[in-house]
Amino acid sequence: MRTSELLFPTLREDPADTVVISHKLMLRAGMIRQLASGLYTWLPLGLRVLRRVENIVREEMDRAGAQEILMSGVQPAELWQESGRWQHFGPELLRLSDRHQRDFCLGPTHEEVVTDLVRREVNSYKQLPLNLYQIQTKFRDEVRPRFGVMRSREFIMKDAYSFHTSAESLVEGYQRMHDAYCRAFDRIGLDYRAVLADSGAIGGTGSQEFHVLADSGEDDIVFSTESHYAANIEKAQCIPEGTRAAPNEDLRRVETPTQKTIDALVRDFELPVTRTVKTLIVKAADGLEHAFIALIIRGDHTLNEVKAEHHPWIHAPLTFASESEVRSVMGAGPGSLGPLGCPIPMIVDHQAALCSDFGAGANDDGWHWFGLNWGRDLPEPVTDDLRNAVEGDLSPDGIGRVMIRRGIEVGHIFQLGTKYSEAMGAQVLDEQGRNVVMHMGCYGIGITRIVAAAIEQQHDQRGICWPASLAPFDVCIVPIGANKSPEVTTASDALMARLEALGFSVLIDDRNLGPGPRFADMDLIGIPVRLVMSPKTLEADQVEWKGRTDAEAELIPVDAVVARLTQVVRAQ
RNA sequence: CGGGGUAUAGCGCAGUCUGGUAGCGCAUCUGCUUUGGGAGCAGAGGGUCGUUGGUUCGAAUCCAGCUGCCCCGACCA
Repeated sequence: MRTSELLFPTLREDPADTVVISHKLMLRAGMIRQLASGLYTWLPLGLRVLRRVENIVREEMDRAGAQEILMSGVQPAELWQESGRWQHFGPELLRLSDRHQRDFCLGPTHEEVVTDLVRREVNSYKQLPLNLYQIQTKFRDEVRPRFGVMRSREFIMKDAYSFHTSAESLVEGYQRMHDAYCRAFDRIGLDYRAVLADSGAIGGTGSQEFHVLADSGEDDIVFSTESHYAANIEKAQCIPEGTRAAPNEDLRRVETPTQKTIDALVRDFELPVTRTVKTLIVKAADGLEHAFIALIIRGDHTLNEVKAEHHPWIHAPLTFASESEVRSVMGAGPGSLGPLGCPIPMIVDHQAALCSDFGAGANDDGWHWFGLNWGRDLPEPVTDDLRNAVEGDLSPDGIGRVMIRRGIEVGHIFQLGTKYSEAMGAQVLDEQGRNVVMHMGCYGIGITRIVAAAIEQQHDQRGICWPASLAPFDVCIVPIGANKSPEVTTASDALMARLEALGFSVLIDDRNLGPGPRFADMDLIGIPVRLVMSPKTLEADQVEWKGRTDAEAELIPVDAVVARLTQVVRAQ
């Protein structure tokens, strides 16, 4: 390919309104252009990268025995009503109607469609297990699209769905997908982690997310320093540490007219933050005696909403009481709440339950209790794991302590079980001729997001540094001094033809520009290898070789290029 | 959904406070020169100033509505 014929509008200046580096570089490199909030057009260079990601994923899915299909992006409402998700999905589901006023949605995922297909076409256990996948455009009307293609509304996803006669078979299929994901991410060259995840509203028994580690990630990943334990912070268990010290202080009521926050309390009363607790009021699950539940966590901890939501006493989705509700239930406003005299059921975080001689609101505006102790001033608490892990906590597997890093979720695998097959009547006959409900798994990879994630991980001041597996071209050729010496053009064209004949993808920068802007553009778009040909190098039958991340270029014989390039491209 | 910002040439911006009919850099086009890290000279093209309405002799500028886009928040006791 010749740059003189390629649409790649590079930008010299930083575009406005970009906050993450991948978004900025994708715009500058002419890979994408924004069409509307969360919607992008992929230009030739960007599309080449996207296709490479797709192809790696496709090869690994095929290798794992999955079969590619293609389902419609527009889906009839009836299927979603059958699974119950027409009601439960929020405004994220873009609904529309056709000319006959029939309801449809733009598919954010395809469980319903694939389950419908399989219940019609698969009738016997002999046809299982079966894994179907597609690489397709999805639409989710995100609350706030941002970060370019990292959180866009329209995006390309590889989604696979497996069907099994038993839970055991599902576990096998799930493990097979796990391994295929690892192979794909290894080949792409990402620094990633498979982490335990919350299986969320989808339910099911097992779920893992694959995260690319990057500071710009939107999720917190909890790791052990000593073991292989890794989990999404939503899921990471917190193991209480230490034992509760015996009471040492007398209970006392202290006037705190201006201390409405833990910070203020700690600052003004020289109370260690680990001897404070905060009290949060949330809506109780339907059908309980009380309308609200108090949650108590240590002052320096934060509530884990996913854990809280899973508690049988607590309403899902988690809903905080409004200020007026807090006031009417507790008799005091936020900032003065506490466990002593609390009129509603309390759930206390494990670690908060180990506090002694602690301070908390008195349920009376402007007053706190200090020197509180469980079992003395308060009943022994009902406890649960309610908080987010923090760095330095004991690792949940008991080995080492935890660190927390940011991650970009690029894959998610689920054991769905029978949620959809049950709701939609997807059954087969087993060996005994009995109807059995199929067990299902689903497995997603964010193709477009991987492109951004790879850039987040591999770039420098000059631009993108593509891994060889994703680069839009394997190599670029920059001829210099072609106007003076026609031989430069002849020789670089010949080299391009030779490399292309061997299957390499080659970009030749034949634009009538000085070397500066061409070098800068080739660096920006991140081609792994740059070959420079000039009258000087040709005289010695040489070419200048520079890897994208090499500090210096070096001269090598023209005849050595093929061998060296083969090494680089195959080394991925 | 709440709060904030912003909208002027392809891109990045100034001009708005103090109303008088639009400018800078890059990019683009033409010609000549120029080829080892974002070239030089000379010339040229390109904007109903997001949109609707209002105030005014006169609006990019003042006022109101609408829309787009961006940011922050939606863990607070």
